[in-house]
Amino acid sequence: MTIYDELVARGLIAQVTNEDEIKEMINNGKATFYIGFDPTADSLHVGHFMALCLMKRLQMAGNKPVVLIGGGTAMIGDPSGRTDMRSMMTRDTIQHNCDCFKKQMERFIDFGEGKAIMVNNADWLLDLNYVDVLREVGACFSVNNMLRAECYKQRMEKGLSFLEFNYMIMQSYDFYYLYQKYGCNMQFGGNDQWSNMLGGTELIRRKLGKDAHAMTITLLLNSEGKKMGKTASGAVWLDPNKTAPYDFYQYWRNVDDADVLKCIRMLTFLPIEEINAMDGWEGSKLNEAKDILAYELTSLVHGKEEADKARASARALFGGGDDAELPTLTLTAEDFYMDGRADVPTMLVKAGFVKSKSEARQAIQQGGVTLDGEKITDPRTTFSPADLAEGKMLRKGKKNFIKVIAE
RNA sequence: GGGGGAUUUCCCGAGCGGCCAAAGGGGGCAGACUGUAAAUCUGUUGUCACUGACUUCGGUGGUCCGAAUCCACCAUCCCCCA
Repeated sequence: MTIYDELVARGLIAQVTNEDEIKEMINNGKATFYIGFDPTADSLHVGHFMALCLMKRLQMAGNKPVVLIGGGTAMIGDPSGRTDMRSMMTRDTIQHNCDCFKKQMERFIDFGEGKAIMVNNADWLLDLNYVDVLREVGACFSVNNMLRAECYKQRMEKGLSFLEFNYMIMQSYDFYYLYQKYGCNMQFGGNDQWSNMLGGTELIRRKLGKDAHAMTITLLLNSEGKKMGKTASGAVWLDPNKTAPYDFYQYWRNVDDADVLKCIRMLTFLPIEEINAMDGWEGSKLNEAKDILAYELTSLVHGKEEADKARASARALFGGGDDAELPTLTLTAEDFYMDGRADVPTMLVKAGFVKSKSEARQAIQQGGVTLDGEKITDPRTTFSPADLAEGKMLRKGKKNFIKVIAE
């Protein structure tokens, strides 16, 4: 199976400029392709993960990835898919984020000699001269066409600043620049980037009379049409300090039935045949697929060891075992402030399970809190250091566990 | 530059002087049912030393016994005209 066919089989490809030529290029390892990443946070998240996987797949097929960190474009802010303007970031923050990105990417992409390169568009964008740019590339863009682009349409209602309007031009310039400097002949990106990417191929055609290609990746949406990788408390990060491996594992372990196979197909490196075999799974059998998904992804992102730990913890907690590797909450002397005893709401707050003691009380009153399996019914229940010397398992709801131990 | 409108608790959105910690929906959390799923039903959703107290309705002052509600100024956003 060729790499292109595999991408299609996995449902990764959304739109392409010219299927036949792209197929020919990537199947034969002739593509030098770039994907841009906006350094808007100090860690990559699940949304970036697909792009990383795609790079890896293509790299394995002999193509050369160019990772473009949008240190320069981040100073403008992409209006695509946004209803309001991004807040502006300082140059220092952007630089810090770039550094963090690079560290995380090295895990997936081989940046060895001639294998892949990483560039930052701040290096060429920040020194551009306004009038020169207008004359050189501004002439190649039709405002009429730009306004018709989907990514601007929705912003036309609310208002679009001139600053953001220029994002497409900057991104197009990137492609133009990379084409000349590194022979980069293809761009990949999320499907929401389509119009920005076409801007680039168009610019290259007009300025150089050459063909460059663009291909977009299907956005990972759940069955309700929302972007995956988001939780109520924010994104699911790849940085273990921002999203613990166990939580990462749990995120995938808990996806909807309707989305499991799609996720396995798009995100894991399991052979297609193996995935197709899972297609008919239903009911509790499908539950096994979730375990596979969670394990595979955790192992890709955090390594096998962490994946094993996360899986073991999950199985112990939900399967009834007791040797789970739990996060621990250590109570210090000051937590035993009620005549030398500590109350449960304090523990719940310290564990991060609830935001306030009020919320903690409610959880207790509704019968959602247990300590070592015993239901706490009174919010005023307290424990002495001796009670907790050995450590007890505090649980809130079905899925929040922590081991509480007195110092 | 001129004219009009808006700003409410996580989000949307009611409220137009006391009965407002503020309707309704969404989301979140918990319980029941289950497969650590979905759907459904129930409860809950400002904070705290919680049968009570305290702090909220863009900001600052003011009127009033009493203000999310009235007045003044400021800020931000939107719309129309230029």
